[in-house]
Amino acid sequence: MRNSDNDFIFCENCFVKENTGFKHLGKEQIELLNYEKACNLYKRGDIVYHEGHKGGGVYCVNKGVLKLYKTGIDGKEQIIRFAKPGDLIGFRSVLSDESSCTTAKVIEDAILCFIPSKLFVELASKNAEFSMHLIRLSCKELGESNKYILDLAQKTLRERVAEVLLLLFDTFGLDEENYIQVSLTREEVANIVGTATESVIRQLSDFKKEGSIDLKGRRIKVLDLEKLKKISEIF
Amino acid sequence: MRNSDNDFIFCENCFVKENTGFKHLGKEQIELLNYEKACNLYKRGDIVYHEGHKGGGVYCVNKGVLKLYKTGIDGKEQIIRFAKPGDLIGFRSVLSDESSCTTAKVIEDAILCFIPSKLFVELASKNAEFSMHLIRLSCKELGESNKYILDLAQKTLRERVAEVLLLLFDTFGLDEENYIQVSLTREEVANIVGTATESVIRQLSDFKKEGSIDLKGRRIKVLDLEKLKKISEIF
DNA sequence: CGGCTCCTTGATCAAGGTCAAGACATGTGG
DNA sequence: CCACATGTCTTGACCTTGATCAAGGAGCCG
Repeated sequence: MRNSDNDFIFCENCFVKENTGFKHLGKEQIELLNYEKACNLYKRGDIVYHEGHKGGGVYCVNKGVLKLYKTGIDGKEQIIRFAKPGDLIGFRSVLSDESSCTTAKVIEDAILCFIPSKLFVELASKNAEFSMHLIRLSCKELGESNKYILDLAQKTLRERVAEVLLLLFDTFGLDEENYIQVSLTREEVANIVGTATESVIRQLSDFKKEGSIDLKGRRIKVLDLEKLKKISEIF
Repeated sequence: MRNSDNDFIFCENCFVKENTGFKHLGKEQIELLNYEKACNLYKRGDIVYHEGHKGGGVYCVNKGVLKLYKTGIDGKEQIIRFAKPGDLIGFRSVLSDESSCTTAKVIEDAILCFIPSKLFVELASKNAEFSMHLIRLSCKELGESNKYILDLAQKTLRERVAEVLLLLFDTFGLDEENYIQVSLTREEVANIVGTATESVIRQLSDFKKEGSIDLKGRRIKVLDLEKLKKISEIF
């Protein structure tokens, strides 16, 4: 897992910088960040941090995909969100000084840069633009989480599955064959929707019968985006 | 509704200041706030702001209780959280520069101080302690919303009702007769739990039969806190 | 060729949503 | 003070959604 030297990334030239709040840092702060951070390679299945632990820092995703989930009854996961290049993970617990509310697990091999809490908080409190960026980030996530509370409380399974397909489409985009560019097990899809694996399978095959999507193993092709939108956007 | 002059509150002496991030403001900033803010009296049933609108500002609750909810299918409300004296509402949309994700409605007559967006953002970006307080606040709320996603996805009705009773207990405390100090309709309780009114009623009367709570109109008395905790804390 | 893991389908069942009706409390105007 | 209307609460009956259990199929790897 540890592979720092090979995968070292220079913040100065890092291509994800523009998407992250780090673009607001000054030259000196970038140098400090570059010096103190640690870049590592993670393989599919690796756990970056565990729910309930104090993280000690924040990770910037340079490459790969992760799922952030909470663990519930009988160890059943509830996926809260995904992280991909340019995303920051672990900042919630660092900034609120609580223990982590999710577990972060690698879905596609990833390179993550670790930034110690102390440095991160220091950067935030000394750079107003950076801290405002972080505020916007957490407020945005809060809005999304609140939306999902409504969905879970009021939408049917069918509506939520359609919505999750749109979420995956928006988050990961399409490959050259128009399949959604992410490989999730049916169980993982169920853990986003908040339902049983079998129920997701049934709903997906319904959508396939109806001509809204096509299925090829784990790959999902969206055939009728508008129809899915209509199904999911009931209010 | 407008009653500014009667209810004017001086930020300098405001008793809720210690609970809010405003304690981090300097003398000059407090004066500015005092000068620009507008205090108003709101009656039960008044809507302070609507979901989907750009707020134009933030409200500081000096007195009273509000519910913040999203509107779903057939106008059914999903209550996201409550606000009471010392709480700030509307900051999420102001800070993320999005439209409001909830509607704020007064449950108990309230006095609210309105702070225009421009001033609020300025205070946040010029005062590191204040902005760090806001970051902590939104990150904390994010943690709570994420927890509720898991609950809605995995817990049974019974478990969620018990949990909501504990939430109400924690938020509003007890009156001299040990009843939870808030008056909610059964429908409102259902809109926190995320279920039908009838289901909440049935579950409450089950809890009463089991000796966990007592009911007197809308008032709820907690008889066996530990039992409720055990029911709700299944993981 | 086993032995995995994951996917799929069918059958069954219970949790909880929906509908309907009546009880109760409160407020209003005559 | 009564008659009536309105809103909330409660209970019963019914039915749908989706969870659970069980079994077999498909794909992959050593």
